[in-house]
Order: sequence, then structure tokens, then C-alpha cells
Amino acid sequence: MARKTKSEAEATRDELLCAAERVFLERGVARATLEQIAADAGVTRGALYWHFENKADLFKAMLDRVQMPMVELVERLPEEPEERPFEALRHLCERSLRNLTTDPQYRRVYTILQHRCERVTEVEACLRPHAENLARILSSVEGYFGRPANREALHPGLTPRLAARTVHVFMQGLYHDWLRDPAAFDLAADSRPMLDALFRSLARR
Amino acid sequence: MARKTKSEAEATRDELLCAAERVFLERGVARATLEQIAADAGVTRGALYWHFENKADLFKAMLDRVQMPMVELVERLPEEPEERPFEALRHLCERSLRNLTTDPQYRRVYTILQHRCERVTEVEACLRPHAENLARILSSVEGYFGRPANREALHPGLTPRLAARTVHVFMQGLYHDWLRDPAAFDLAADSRPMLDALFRSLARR
DNA sequence: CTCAATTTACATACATGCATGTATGTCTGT
DNA sequence: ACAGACATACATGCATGTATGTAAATTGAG
Repeated sequence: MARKTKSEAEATRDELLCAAERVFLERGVARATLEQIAADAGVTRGALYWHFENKADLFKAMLDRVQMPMVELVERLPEEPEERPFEALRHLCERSLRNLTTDPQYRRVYTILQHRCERVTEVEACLRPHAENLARILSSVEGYFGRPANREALHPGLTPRLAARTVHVFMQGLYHDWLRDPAAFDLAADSRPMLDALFRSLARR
Repeated sequence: MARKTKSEAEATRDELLCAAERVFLERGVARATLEQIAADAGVTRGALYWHFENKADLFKAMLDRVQMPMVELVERLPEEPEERPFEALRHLCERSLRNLTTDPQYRRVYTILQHRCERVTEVEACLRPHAENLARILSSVEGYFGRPANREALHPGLTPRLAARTVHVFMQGLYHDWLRDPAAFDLAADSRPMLDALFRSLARR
């Protein structure tokens, strides 16, 4: 086959990454074959090995394409006083969930992360930046709950740490459940009353 | 090697199942080798193929050893009126979490289910009874919230279906987060205020 | 601007290892 | 004597990694 121009090469690289999303989603990361991914992208393994070192490198590149969510949003949780307690954080949660239902690529990748890969040493290495983001998000949300105004609004039984953990547990469970079976419930419609409940439980009455 | 008596054979079968738990946990289900599992159990693949058809059969047998939790507990949620709303359900949640921290086998298997296997067609077949239990639990809890007394106690914004889903989402997130990194927080100590928050959010004030 | 020289972007072919499945051997309780 | 409970040996396929081929795109000198 003839040599491609630079932009065409970049296009096949993108095709390979899209194919990786599809094949990983369908077969799981471990059972997915580089041959299958290449075929799905309409090329051979030669092309794949030209653009990526191996499966782990491809997996990593696939993750790098989606912006790990919230992370930059969380870090600039607005400092202004809020009309209703925890309003800004709640907006972030809603935005994150809407992003999940709206952006099919984000949804594919997150389904792979939640249900199509094994958290084992090698994969864990690829997820390292992801895990660090999560830690930063948690401590950032903890700091948010620790601000005097929010700390005041917190239910007496809760510390900022526990509140942050509760929010994350809830969001994690929601992601997990819905991505496992998107037909089980209507995320767009049901998330509002569930988030109502969540934040109601954090504030002192 | 010499032939074993019946009880000794049953013992090696058990050893193989324990080895499967350990190796699946360490290497992930897909990357785990029948050779590794057999070696970990102190036998050869011959013994493994004597007791099990293949890896899927072994995986299934491993799952069958742990009682899928709650399932029978949930189905006989006591009918008597409760002193505090949702007290019985809350007890079930606490019991389930305590079981998770107490029983190391249960913890291993659930870690494997949450973080060491890919939800792909073949594995999904093994998880079918597990998925059915989950559906039954969900509808059972929904029925619980639908009882007149509980329905009365529910927060106006919630339906029994939403309340049941909220509880499951929370428990799922808690399992997932803690099993991913048991050092991240103290489940035994922190689960109480978090469950407080959860059930506080479900009841009308 | 032109044309060879070189590099790019793959395809093809090959070597290797490894996990599986099965067939066969073997010793021993019953 | 027979069947149970394995160990051992063998055949097979498959996924990976690498080496090689190749045609076009790009580059640089004149």
C-alpha cells in the first residue's frame, strides 16, 4: 500500500484509537487482540505497531484522549458565597453526569474503565494519572467542605472528609450501575432526585 | 502420585478453589493461568482438569462458594412495623458491610468481581445468577419502600423505585471504593455516619 | 524547478512462547 | 480387578514481537 501524507497518518492513528475503544468495549481489554483492533480500523498490525509500542501503550493513548473529567473544574470551585449550600459542587456533579450521557466517546472509555478491564499491576500503571486525579479531586472536595461557610452548613455527624467520601461513593456507584446497564434506569431523569437526596443528607436541616 | 481417598480429593478441590481466589485476585481472571492456579494449590493441571472442565467452570465454582449476600435476607425483610423508618433495611446494609470486612473469602471474591474481571460475554454468563439476584434484591427493596408505612415515611421527591436505586448505588459505590483501596478510609468506622446520611436523605424530615 | 536520496507509513512474513485441551500413564484405595 | 485421582506428555492454536519489503511523500542540492 502506498505511503500516506502526514495528515492521513494522523487519521489512521485516530482510527486505531477509535477501533481500540470499540474492540476493548466489546471484547474486554485482555481478550482484545491487536489483530482485531487493526482489522476494525481497516489496517494491519504493521500500522498499529508503527503508531504504538504495544497494547498497553495503545490503551494509555486511548485514555489520554478523554479529558479526565471534573479534575480542572473541581480545582477551581468558585470561592464566592453560595445561595444554597454546596450549590457549586452539585452543579459539578450534574455536569459530570450530563457529560456521561452526552459524549459517546467519554461513555465508551468510562465503560471500559469500569467494566472491561482488570485492575492489575500493568493496567494499574496506565491508570496512575487517573488515580492521582481522583485523589486530587477528593482532597479538593474535602477542602471545599472545609471552608467555614460550608463547614457550618454540614450536618453535625459529618466531617469534610466524610462528606467528600460520601459524594464520591455516590457518584462512583451511579457511574458503575448505569454504565453496567444503561437501560436499568434513566440517568438523565433520575439523577436529579437522587442528587437532591444526596445533598439533602449532607446539609444540616 | 498415589491415589487419594474421597475426602482427600475433596480437600484438593477446595485447595484449587482457594488457589483460584488468590491467583485471580493477584493476576486478574484473564491473565491468570491454570498452571499458576494448580501450582499455587500444590498440584498440576491434571488435578485441575479432573475437578473442573476449564477456567470458566472453575470461576463459576469459586463464585458458588460464597453465598450471594443479602439475597435471602432481603427476601424476608420483616413485616412488623419499625420503630425508626427503614431500620430493618439499614440493619441489612450494616450486616452486609460488616460481612465484607470480616470474612476474608467474601472480600477476596468480591474484589475479584469488582476489580479483577472483565464484564464480557463469557464471564457475564457466569455472573448471570448474580445479576438475577441483584434484580431480585432491587425489586424486593422497592417493595419494602412501597409498603404503606414506609411509603409514608419516604421523602416526597422519591418513589420506592428511586429510593431502592439510591440505596443500591450508594452500597455499590461503597463496595467499589473500599475494595479498590481498603486503606483509603476505615469502612468499619466511617460506614455508620455515611449510612446515617444515606437514610436521612430518604426519609421525610 | 528538478531529480535523486532518503525517510515515512505502512503491509507482509517469520520466529517464538505460551496457554489450552487432550491423551495416556500410574499408583492406590475399595 | 477396577475405577478413582491425579501426573506426565503431547498436539495445537493463537497472540505477540520483530524483521523485512515497498511504494509514495518529502527533502535537499544544483
